[in-house]
Amino acid sequence: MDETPPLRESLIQAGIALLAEGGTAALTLRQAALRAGVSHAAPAHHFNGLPGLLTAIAARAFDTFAQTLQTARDGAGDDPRARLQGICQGYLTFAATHAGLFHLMFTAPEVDRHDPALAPAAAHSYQILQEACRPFSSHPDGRLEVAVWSMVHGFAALGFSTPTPPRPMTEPPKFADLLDKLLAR
Amino acid sequence: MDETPPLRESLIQAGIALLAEGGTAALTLRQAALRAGVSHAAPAHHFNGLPGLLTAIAARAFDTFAQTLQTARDGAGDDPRARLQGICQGYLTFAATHAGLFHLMFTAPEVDRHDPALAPAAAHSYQILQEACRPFSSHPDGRLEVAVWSMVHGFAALGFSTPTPPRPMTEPPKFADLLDKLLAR
DNA sequence: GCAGGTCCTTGACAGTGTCAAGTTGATCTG
DNA sequence: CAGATCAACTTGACACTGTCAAGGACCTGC
Repeated sequence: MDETPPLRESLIQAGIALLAEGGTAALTLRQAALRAGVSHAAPAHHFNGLPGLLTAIAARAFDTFAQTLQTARDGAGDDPRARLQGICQGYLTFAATHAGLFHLMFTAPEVDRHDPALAPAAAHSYQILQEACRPFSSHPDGRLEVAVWSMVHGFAALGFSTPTPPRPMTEPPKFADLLDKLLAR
Repeated sequence: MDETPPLRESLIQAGIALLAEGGTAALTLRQAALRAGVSHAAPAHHFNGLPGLLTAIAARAFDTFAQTLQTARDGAGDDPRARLQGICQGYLTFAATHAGLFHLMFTAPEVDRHDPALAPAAAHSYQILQEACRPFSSHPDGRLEVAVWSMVHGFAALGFSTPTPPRPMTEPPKFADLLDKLLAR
């Protein structure tokens, strides 16, 4: 049926490994091909150039991202607020643990965000957060979801959740306290 | 006194132009040198390689960013809430208008964020937002500032303020409404 | 006049993405 | 079963990138 070619899968895995080890700069087509044990031009037959590989990796990352969010949510119990807190914590943990993938998913300019494999995966991630926001939402235009999503994403992107702080403060506040301000009332 | 060499300035300007025209991929040392009318290796004498040029451009961008925030704040009148709204609007406008610079400033991995020219400029931008949050802050740990900063940054980074939406919704809410939720009570 | 140093050029190198052409091997066709 | 077809992959080349070493031009101070 939808059997993915083994080399395509190997290249994606090699790319993820390269990204985790050496960051964005280390993720090249030729290195991925070398790791997969094929010639330097082989990836062109499975991806549309380097942007294609990056897009495929980002799509894969969105899948595991969605799983991370779900796991964090389900492990947080039954209280709606705890579930939303869990999702946000999963969001921040993923961003800190997989910084390379996180950068690829959201901000790398080479990734085609309209790719038919990536867009649904990204939408699914959003849907998980959206559902968890519903018990607290008072307006129908989704402003609370956007507020929560923006805040947790900005918190992660600005590095407030990472241990190495390039920031003008000693100790950043906990995200949970920030979220409480949004959910109050 | 601190006269910057003219070529260094020309290279920065060339880099900014390249970034605005062709995005991150178009910003190369050799193209910047070509625009400045010098040989391809000349930039190495003014910047520590490509990361050095990118860092210098990011530092310059933070300066104009801070000016943008101040201008937006001062044009919003005397009401503290309007001033904070103005700053956030300036933040979003800058991100949408100078997408390349915005990406460089906050998320490009080549930029050295501990650079002695960049770090103060970035801290100054934060200080402007911090001051505007003070009238609303109830906790001393700066959690409101971080909440506002995270939310406006995430809102911009996720593209809610740009006209081309790769998002699973028809019309995103206004950021002003999101901010009201944070400032309420 | 001339040593020293800054600024820049020239030339080279390894590495990158991408394309064209050729090879191989399996699968389908008559 | 022989031959055509076609996708997967290799080989080789090209332009482009950042970086480095060596050298040249030009000014400054002595």
